[in-house]
Amino acid sequence: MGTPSPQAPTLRERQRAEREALILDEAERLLSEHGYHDLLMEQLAETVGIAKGTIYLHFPRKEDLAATIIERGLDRLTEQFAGLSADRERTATERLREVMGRLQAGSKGWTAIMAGENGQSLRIALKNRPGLDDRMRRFLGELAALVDQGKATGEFDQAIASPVAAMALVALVRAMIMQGRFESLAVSEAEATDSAIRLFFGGLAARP
Amino acid sequence: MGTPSPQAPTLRERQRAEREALILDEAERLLSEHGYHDLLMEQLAETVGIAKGTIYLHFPRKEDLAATIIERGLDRLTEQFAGLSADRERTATERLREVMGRLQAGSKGWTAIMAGENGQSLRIALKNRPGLDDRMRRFLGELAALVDQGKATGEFDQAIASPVAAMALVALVRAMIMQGRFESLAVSEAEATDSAIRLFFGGLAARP
Amino acid sequence: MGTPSPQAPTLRERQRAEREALILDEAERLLSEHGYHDLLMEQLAETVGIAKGTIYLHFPRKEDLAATIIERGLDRLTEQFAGLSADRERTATERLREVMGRLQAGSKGWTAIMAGENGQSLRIALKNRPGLDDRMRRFLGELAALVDQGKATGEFDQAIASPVAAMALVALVRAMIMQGRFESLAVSEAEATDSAIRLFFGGLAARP
Amino acid sequence: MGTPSPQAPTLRERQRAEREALILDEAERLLSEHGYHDLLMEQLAETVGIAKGTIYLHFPRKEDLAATIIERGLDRLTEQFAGLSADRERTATERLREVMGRLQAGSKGWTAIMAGENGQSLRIALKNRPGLDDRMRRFLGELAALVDQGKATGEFDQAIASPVAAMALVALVRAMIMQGRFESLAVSEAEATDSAIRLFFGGLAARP
DNA sequence: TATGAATGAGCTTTCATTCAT
DNA sequence: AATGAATGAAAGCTCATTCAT
Repeated sequence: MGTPSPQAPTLRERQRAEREALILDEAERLLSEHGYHDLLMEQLAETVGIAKGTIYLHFPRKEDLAATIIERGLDRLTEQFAGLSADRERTATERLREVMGRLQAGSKGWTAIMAGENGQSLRIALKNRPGLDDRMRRFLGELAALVDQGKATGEFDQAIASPVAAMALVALVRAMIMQGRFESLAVSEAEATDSAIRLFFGGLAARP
Repeated sequence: MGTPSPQAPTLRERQRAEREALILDEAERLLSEHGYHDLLMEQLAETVGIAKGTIYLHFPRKEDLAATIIERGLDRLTEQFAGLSADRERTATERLREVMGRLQAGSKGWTAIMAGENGQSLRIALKNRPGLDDRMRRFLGELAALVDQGKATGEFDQAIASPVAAMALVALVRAMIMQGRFESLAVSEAEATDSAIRLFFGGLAARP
Repeated sequence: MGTPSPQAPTLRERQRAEREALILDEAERLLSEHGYHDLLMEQLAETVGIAKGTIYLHFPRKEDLAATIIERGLDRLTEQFAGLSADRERTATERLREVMGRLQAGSKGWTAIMAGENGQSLRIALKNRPGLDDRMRRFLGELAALVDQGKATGEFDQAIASPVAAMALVALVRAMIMQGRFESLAVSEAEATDSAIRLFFGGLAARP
Repeated sequence: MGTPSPQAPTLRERQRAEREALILDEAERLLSEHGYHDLLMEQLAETVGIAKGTIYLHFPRKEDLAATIIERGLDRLTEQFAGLSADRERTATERLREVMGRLQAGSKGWTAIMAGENGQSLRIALKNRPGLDDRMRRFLGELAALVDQGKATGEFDQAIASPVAAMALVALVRAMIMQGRFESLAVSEAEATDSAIRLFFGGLAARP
C-alpha cells in the first residue's frame, strides 16, 4: 500500500523534501543575517510561509536546524571542491583561484557557516554534535590537497603547512567579504580582491 | 552639586572609574568566552562583585557596555601601534611582525572585538553607533601606515592595497587563533604561526 | 446511503465497533498510567496502530474519549454487580467481599475512572456532561442495594447510610491500590487487604 | 552591613517569606481546584497580584512550587498530629476522631496534596524528589502511632495493621470530601460523616 | 474512509531593565 | 549611590485539532 520509497520518491516525500529545503534556505539566510540567537522560529515560519509547528516537524530543536544548515553548507563546499583535485589540466594555482572565486560568490551560505564557527553561543550548542568537526576537517582537507599538489609541482612553498594555507585562504576570502560590509575603507571591492589574491598567491608561491 | 571634575579627579570619581574599568574587564572576558547573548548582566554583576543595578549606573544598556568594550579595545590597539610608525630604526617588516605577535598575545580582548565584528546580533545593535566605524578605520589605518612605509622603502609590493594588507594581517592572526580552538588539524600552533607569517610576508614582499 | 444499522450490523459497522473498542482499551490503559493530560492523542494512535485523525472519526474531542472510557467503565462495573443483588444464596457480606475482590482485580480500568474522579482538569472538562453523574449514582446504588439487603438480614448496621458504606468500600479498595504503589509502608499487600476487609466489615457489621 | 539573618529576620527577609507564603497559599488553592496541569503560572501570578517572573524568584520550576506545597502540607499535618500521641488524657479513639475532624476542616490543602498523590502527571514530575516519600511515611506514621496506642489500651483490633488503619482513615475522609462534591447521593454531609465515623471506629474497634 | 502534515493557541521559562528602599 | 526584588516582553516548544489528499 503506497509506493515503496527507496525506488522512487513519493509525492509526499518530494513535497516534504522541498519544504525542508525551503526552510533550510530561508533559515540560512536569516542565520547569516541575524545570527543564531536572533533567528526567531516564528519569524522563520512566517518568512517561509508556514506555521511555527511545521518547522518542528522537520527539526525537533532550533539547534538541529542550525546544525543541519552548517552541515549542509560544509558538505556542499566539500563536494564542490572534491572534483578539483582530479583536474590535472590546470595548475594548482588556477584551481585555488577558482576556489576563492566560488567561496566569494557563495558567501551567504558561507556567512551562515561562519556563524557556527564564530558565534560562541551556537558553537557551544553544537559542541557535542558528532560529525561537525569531521566535516570541517574534510572540507579543509580538500583544499589542503590542492595545496599539496601545488607543492608537488613546485608551484608552492614547501615550508608552509598545507592546512594552514587552506585556512588562510578561507580567512582571506572571509575578510574580503567582511570588508565589503564595512564600506569605510577607500578600496574598491575589485581592488581588494586583487590585492588579496596577489598577497595570498605571492605568499604561497615557491621561493626562488 | 559636587566638585567639577576637570580640575582634579575626586576620590569618588577615581573609584567610579576604577569600577567601570573592572566591569569592562570582566565583561570583556565574558564576552569573549560566551558571546554577546550569553553575556548575562546578572552573572557579570556577580563576577565583578557588585549589584546588577550598579552596572546600569555606568552603562544604560547592555549594548552600550558591549560598544564600550569594543571601542576601548580598538583604541588600545590603535594606541599600541601608533608609536610604531615613528620607529624608524626597524624595518616595516620587523614592526609588522611585532604587530602580529601582539595581536596574538592579546587575543582575548581581541576575540571580544571579534564578537562585535562577526556576531551579527551585536553588529546590528551597534549598527548606528557613531564612531565605531571611525575607530575601526583608524586602527586599520595605523597598520596601513606601516605597510605604506614598507612600500616606500621597497620592502613591500606596491600593487597590494595597504588597507587590504592590514585586514589580511588581522584576518590571518584571527584564523590562527581560531585554529587553535579547533584542535582537529594536525598542525602545531607554532608551525601554524610560522606558516602564516611566511605566507603573509612572502605575499606582501616586493616582487623582484 | 449505506444500509440502515438497526437490523443487522454490517461488516463495516462491526469493524468500526471493534476499532472503537480497541481505541478505548488502549486509551484506558494510557489514561490510568499517565493521567488525562499526558494521554497524548498521537501516542494513542500509534499504540493502537491507526492514524491520529482516525481517532477523531470516533471521538470528536479528547474529552469525549475520556468520558466514554469512564462511562464504559462505570457501566461495566454496574453491570457486573447488578446480578449480585439477585443472588440470594449468599449473604450480603459474602457478596460485598466479592465486589471488593473484583474491584481490586480490575484496578486498571478502575484507576482510569479515578482519573476522572480525582484529576481536576478532566473533572472540569466532564463537568457538564450529562449522564455521568447518573451513571455514578447507579453504580453506587447497586452496591448500596447490597448493603440494604445486609441490613434487612440483620448483617449490617442500620445506622450507617448505605450509599456511604458503598463509597467507603470503593475508597478503601482505592487506598489499597494506591498503597501498593507507594511501597514505603512495611505492610505486605496481602496483609493490607486483610486489614482493610476486616476494618470494613467489622465497621459495617451490626452492633450486638 | 545589614543585620545578620540568623539573629532576627530582616524586613527584606520577612517580606520575602510573606510573599512566598502568599504564592504558596494561592497556588495551593489553584492546585486543589484545577490540578497541576491547569495551574497556570500566569494565572497564579495574576491572582497573587505579582508578575510572572516573581514566582520564579521563589521557585525555579513549576515543579518546585508544587513540591513545596505538598511538602508544606504534609509537614503541617504531621506537626499538627505530632502532639496528639503525647496527649494521654484522651483515649486514642477520641484523638483519632479529632484527626478526622481536622482533616476534613483543612480539606483544601488536603486536596492539593491529593493532587500529588493521585495526579499521575505531577506524581511523575515529583518521582525522584527526595524526601517526599519520607514525608508521606512520617505523616502516616504519626497516625499509625495513635492506632498503636489504641491497640495497647485495648481499644483497637490488633489484627488490623496500623499503617493500613491510618490509610483507611485518610481514604475515608477523602471520600467524604469527594462525596460532598458529587451532590448526587441522597445523603446529607452530616449524615455521611457520622456514618463514616461509625464505620471506621466500629471496624477498628477491638472485637469482644 | 483513513491518513498524517499542518496549524497556532497556549504553555513554561528567561533576562534586560526598572525602581523602591 | 548602591542594591536586588520585581517586572513583563519575548522566546522555544507542545499538542489537540483540522483538512487536503
